[in-house]
Amino acid sequence: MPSKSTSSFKDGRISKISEATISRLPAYYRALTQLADSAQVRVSSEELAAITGVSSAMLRKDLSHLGSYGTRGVGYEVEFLRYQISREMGLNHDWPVVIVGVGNLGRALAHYGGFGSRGFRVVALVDSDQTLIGTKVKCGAEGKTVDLLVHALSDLEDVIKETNARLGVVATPAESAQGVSDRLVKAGIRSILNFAPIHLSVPDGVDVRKVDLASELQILAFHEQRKAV
Amino acid sequence: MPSKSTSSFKDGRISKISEATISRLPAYYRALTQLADSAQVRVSSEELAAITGVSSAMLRKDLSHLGSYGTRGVGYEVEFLRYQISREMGLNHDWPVVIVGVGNLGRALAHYGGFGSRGFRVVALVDSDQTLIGTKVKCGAEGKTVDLLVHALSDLEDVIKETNARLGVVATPAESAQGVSDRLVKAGIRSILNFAPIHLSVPDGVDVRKVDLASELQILAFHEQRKAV
DNA sequence: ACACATTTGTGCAAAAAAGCACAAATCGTC
DNA sequence: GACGATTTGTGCTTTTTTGCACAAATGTGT
Ligand SMILES: NC(=O)c1ccc[n+]([C@@H]2O[C@H](COP(=O)([O-])OP(=O)(O)OC[C@H]3O[C@@H](n4cnc5c(N)ncnc54)[C@H](O)[C@@H]3O)[C@@H](O)[C@H]2O)c1
Ligand SMILES: NC(=O)c1ccc[n+]([C@@H]2O[C@H](COP(=O)([O-])OP(=O)(O)OC[C@H]3O[C@@H](n4cnc5c(N)ncnc54)[C@H](O)[C@@H]3O)[C@@H](O)[C@H]2O)c1
Repeated sequence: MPSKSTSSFKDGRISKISEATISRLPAYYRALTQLADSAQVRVSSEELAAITGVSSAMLRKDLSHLGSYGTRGVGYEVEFLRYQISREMGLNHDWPVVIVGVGNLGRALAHYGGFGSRGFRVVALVDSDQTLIGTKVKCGAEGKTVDLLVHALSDLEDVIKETNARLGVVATPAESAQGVSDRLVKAGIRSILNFAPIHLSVPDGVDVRKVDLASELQILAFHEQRKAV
Repeated sequence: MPSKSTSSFKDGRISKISEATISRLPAYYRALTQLADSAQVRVSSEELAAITGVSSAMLRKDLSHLGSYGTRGVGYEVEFLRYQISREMGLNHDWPVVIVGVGNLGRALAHYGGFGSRGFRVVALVDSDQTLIGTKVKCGAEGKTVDLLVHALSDLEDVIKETNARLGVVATPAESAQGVSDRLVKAGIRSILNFAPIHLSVPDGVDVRKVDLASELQILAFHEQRKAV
């Protein structure tokens, strides 16, 4: 689990935005992007809530934590609100991402074109498999593909330094994940997205978010089983 | 968001297991499997909590909702507790899964070998792409691979009926996701894992869990930005 | 200028989740 | 069989999150 957003800062300030709110901001951002693409200028909390699947009251409270960006009796300016969220979340500049483990999943992530438009750029691929190292992998979807060289695990620290990667993705088997994580942290990475089905131990100040697909299916199975009764 | 586990049943019973607890059970289950593999017989709440990254108090409270399966002064029997969790979650029998959208992600999921050992079996692949329909895709990892035919989207309902699929995975582009979801529901699927970055509207009684990789990265970016200050 | 329809922002209440602390139960030892 | 060392299970407290309801602010029409 990532560190609380309410942790204190060096200067003593306390973030007022709750973790629950932060986890919903990306959905609002995406919905606003979609509305902007369809040239809609204004949106009400009711409409935006419906698109994102939350209650309008929760949406308004979430947004109120960023500031008072709406107009009573009118709603929110799509572009303006979108900009405010992107600024708050740090999406107005691209985050360089390093992917460790270029197997089924790592490759799918690399190929995926949706990251570029959401503030991320895959800048490096690393694997330990000799047959993969040195090969090129297409990154990004149609239009803006870039061929990236797969680097050796032993070059991890150098690659991170050279590319200035800030976010690390762990897509190795579970056995290797903790070791990879340790090296990412040592190399200065403080934000890790982990796909391996294992809990990563990291020092304070490092955030780990886990994506566990088997768990998600198991949770669904739990509910499904109950329905059958 | 999935339906509350505290929803009432037909017979009036109320599930006492909270959603937060349910979301952690898969991690406990996996850790116990790991311990069982290494032939460990007993485990304390402290140890199991450390492996899964939660507090021991929370672990004990979570487990207490399933029943009183530990022994004071001793701990928990690994195999016994593992069995109890698997039974509670419905993992003692395989759940048939249909994957709709056999692109980057759908294929990675199909290839993945870890599902079989966790109570799931991919029984059908569906796509709308004419060049994919009819081709075969290897499912599962070394040892137990099965070639699955990619079926046409128009056969979705038939395929679900024939394979008795209970869980549906949506791995299509966002534009198609709601339509696919509607058809899955109409075909009787009541548990959906959605990878498309969009909120799916489903009728009551249908659970959707969303895996949104871009959102996860954005949440990490939010925290990363704060650290930089 | 004023009444009226909207829609935001927020104080307060309720519910859910997490954390604390310790009594109760068990084991090994003397 | 009593005693001390453990470790579970749980009542209680605190924190977090969600939900409700409405005053405050804005635009519109007359
Ligand atoms: N593919 C899926 O659908 C899926 C689903 C759920 C979970 N996962 C998890 O995601 C992870 C990756 O899955 P996958 O299917 O891509 O596996 P994979 O076996 O296809 O790929 C793993 C890659 O990691 C590389 N690797 C191994 N050790 C390494 C190390 N120490 N450093 C760098 N690279 C290393 C391997 O060479 C391989 O290329 C696994 O932990 C898996 O459990 C995958
Ligand atoms: N690949 C990733 O790493 C990644 C990351 C984040 C999110 N996603 C999301 O996951 C989804 C799938 O991603 P992908 O990379 O596999 O995309 P993809 O384009 O590689 O694959 C999508 C597949 O869905 C099929 N499809 C399209 N419409 C369909 C329909 N109506 N019915 C059945 N099949 C249909 C296409 O033919 C294609 O094979 C997308 O929504 C994407 O945004 C993917």
